[in-house]
Amino acid sequence: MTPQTRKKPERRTSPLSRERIVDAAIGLLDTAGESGLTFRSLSERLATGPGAIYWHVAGKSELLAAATDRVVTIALTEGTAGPPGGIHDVALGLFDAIEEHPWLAPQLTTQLSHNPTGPVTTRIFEATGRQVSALDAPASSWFTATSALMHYILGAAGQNAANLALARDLGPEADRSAYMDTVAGAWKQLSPEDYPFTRAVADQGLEHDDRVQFLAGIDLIVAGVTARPPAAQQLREGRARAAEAEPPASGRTSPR
Amino acid sequence: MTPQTRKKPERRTSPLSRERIVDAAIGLLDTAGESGLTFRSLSERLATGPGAIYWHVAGKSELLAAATDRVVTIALTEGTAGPPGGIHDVALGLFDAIEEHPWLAPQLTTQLSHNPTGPVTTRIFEATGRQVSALDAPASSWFTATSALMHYILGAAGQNAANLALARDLGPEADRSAYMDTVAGAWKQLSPEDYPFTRAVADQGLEHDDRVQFLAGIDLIVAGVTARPPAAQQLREGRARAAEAEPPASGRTSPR
DNA sequence: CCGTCGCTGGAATGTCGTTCCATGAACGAG
DNA sequence: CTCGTTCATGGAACGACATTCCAGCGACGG
Repeated sequence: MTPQTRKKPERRTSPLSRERIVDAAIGLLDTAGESGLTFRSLSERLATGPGAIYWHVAGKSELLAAATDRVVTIALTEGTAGPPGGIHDVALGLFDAIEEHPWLAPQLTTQLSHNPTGPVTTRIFEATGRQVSALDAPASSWFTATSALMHYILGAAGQNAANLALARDLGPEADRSAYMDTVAGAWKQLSPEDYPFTRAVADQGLEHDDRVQFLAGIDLIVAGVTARPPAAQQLREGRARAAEAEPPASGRTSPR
Repeated sequence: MTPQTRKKPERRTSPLSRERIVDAAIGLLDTAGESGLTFRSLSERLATGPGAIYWHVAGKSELLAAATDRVVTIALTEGTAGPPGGIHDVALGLFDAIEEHPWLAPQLTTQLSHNPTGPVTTRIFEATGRQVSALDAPASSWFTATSALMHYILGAAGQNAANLALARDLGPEADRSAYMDTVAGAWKQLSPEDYPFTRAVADQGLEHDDRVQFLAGIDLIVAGVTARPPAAQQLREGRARAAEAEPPASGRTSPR
């Protein structure tokens, strides 16, 4: 599968390399979107044929995985400078990476699902969890806290990137503020009977600064991690509630 | 586009209807996976040709949106029975729906991104937020809390569904417990220097009950929503921290 | 000087979403 | 009862895609 004899990388000067292919793929994804990455367009950009690419890359999914891995690794390693506010650094690093590469969010959820033990997933989990373990919280809550943070970061950052893309569609000079007002306006049109909450939120206005909004969510989860006294007890309560929430039907996987 | 004259639904007895098409699509997705839904396979199952389907449905994306909407609506309306533990009901309703329909998780993130004001997104936001507003928390934190919960629910439930699918690949009799042990085993193989946190989490063992694990995350976020005293102040701190976290480079969208 | 092997790129294959069109079934008008 | 119009059907055709195949290239070891 993989080219075995990569022993001396300087055998030639301008060959097609896996790195060059991944670079071109990232550029194509950034400029033309997810659907813009084609083996044809990639061939054209690299001035070669589709067949040549397959010598270095197994297929499209592996190419996407490699591109995702590259971008995530960069985003995670460059932001680890400042000593305080560790979680904010990791979160904003991913937030900015997803904003620059909107295709990243769907790709990351795909990686999470199809390959949970893969390098991308593990890297994000490790980077997030390391900041969690620096918090004042019992180790028994680490996994739960890291999961919550990771899913929020990925989901909210993806949402933000999507909002930006839609804001651009709204008009050339429209920024996120204008788009958020559009969303709030759409929410106010909803039926008061069926959507009281959404209308109430729209009435009080949506935060216009994306990073402030994003970090507010991070801080909210962090508050949940640190502020609660008995973490182990909480988990026991959760177990009891889960059992109680499933009274009669259907033998699922859980009722151990 | 849409068939206007749907006035009298009983004009004929066994016609191709949008409902029948969506039903068949859901069945196909459940049994054959995301890639199993094809207009050809759908035609075959409905004993017709591809062209006929396009009379009722605009295209594949609309078909997927309709299928997603159907499943989400059912999941959200049936679990709204019990009076207490409202968030758990909503969360478990979505959790179970995603577990039964593993294709739902990717579809939901797609809906969230491509159509944030669409019915699916709004429905989930409303259902989640209604339970948030019942909590003891200031209204200014509602949006943030609802976002955090929604992204966690979708992400964690999708992760769980993916784990189940991978556990089935592990062997016919393997359940989630066996798979979680496999993951923990893989994590223990990681480099102690690069992945100290992940190894530490693996050492203390992973919760085997999926619902308990899931609800622990819900409770953690809920604790963050309720337990912190000054929500408005927190947001102001977040704004200050955001400004401080971006000292030198690159004019982004936020630094207003 | 020649054969081999890593590597290339263009052609070919099969499947997909989508469009087109010839046909049929119901129904109101004459 | 008959005909034209409308709604609806389904099979065939089209273009784009990922992937595979294969005939060749160039450099290096013999």
